[in-house]
Amino acid sequence: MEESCSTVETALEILVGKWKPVILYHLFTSGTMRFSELQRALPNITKKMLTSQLRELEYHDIVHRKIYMQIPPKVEYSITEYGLKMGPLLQAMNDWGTSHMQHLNELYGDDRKVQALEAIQD
Amino acid sequence: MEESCSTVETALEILVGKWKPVILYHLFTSGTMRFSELQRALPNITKKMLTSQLRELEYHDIVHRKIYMQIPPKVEYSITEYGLKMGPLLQAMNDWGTSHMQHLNELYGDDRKVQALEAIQD
DNA sequence: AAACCTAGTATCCAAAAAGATACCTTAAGC
DNA sequence: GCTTAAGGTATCTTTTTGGATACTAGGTTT
Repeated sequence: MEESCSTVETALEILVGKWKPVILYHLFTSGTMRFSELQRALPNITKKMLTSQLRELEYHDIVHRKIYMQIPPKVEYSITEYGLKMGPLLQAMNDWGTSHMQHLNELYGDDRKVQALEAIQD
Repeated sequence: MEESCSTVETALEILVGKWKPVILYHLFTSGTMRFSELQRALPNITKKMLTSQLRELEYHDIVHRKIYMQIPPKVEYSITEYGLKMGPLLQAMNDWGTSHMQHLNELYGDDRKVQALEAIQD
């Protein structure tokens, strides 16, 4: 009974961290990406953050890490077969998020958008 | 395009905070609850936390706050009509979370369960 | 008149998450 | 023999989150 919230928390656990949704987004849409490609795709992330987030996703078997033994190093990241199964959930969250932003706009006006745009100008 | 992750983040935003999933769980299953009932249901939460989490949910129009002007004060919390619409999403997250815990157990054994049980003994 | 009730605020402090910066490896290119 | 390359790690500082504690209001009970 009480479990119905702890399992929601399990789902959240793997999405939590400022960068995981973006990382997943890129891997889902681009397929396979090198570490440096991800870094370029997420201009403001530090290596430390990117590494730790990828390791957590790897632990959860969402992301696969393929190391090429060569120098300079080459490492490729991709969504695992198991990870692909969470696509629908991400889609559902995305859909809900989209309509919720709409709802907030109806409630409070479009000021939030303005704020978001301002935040981008840095 | 890049929005597909920021809207996932929007969905996360309202779930983030150690207590929001449990609060929602109780309000979804119990219907209407007073502040003090919620406090009893969540034995380890502080008033400050409970208040702030409820205010955030109220801001997002997920939770309704009904004040009775009487002394001692009485305030009832419930899920809004709009909030009910996120039931399916919560259910989807719950389902995914459940099967993911199963998956983790298959990968790493049931040690996590043991740890969780140990954590309860305090 | 003191104590209790509910639903909070206010203030301060600890812990966790995130960020900045510097450093490491080893082979190839100049 | 110095620099560059990629994919990191180590260390330190800042920011964000969460928690502990004390306090408030004003009518009711003892």
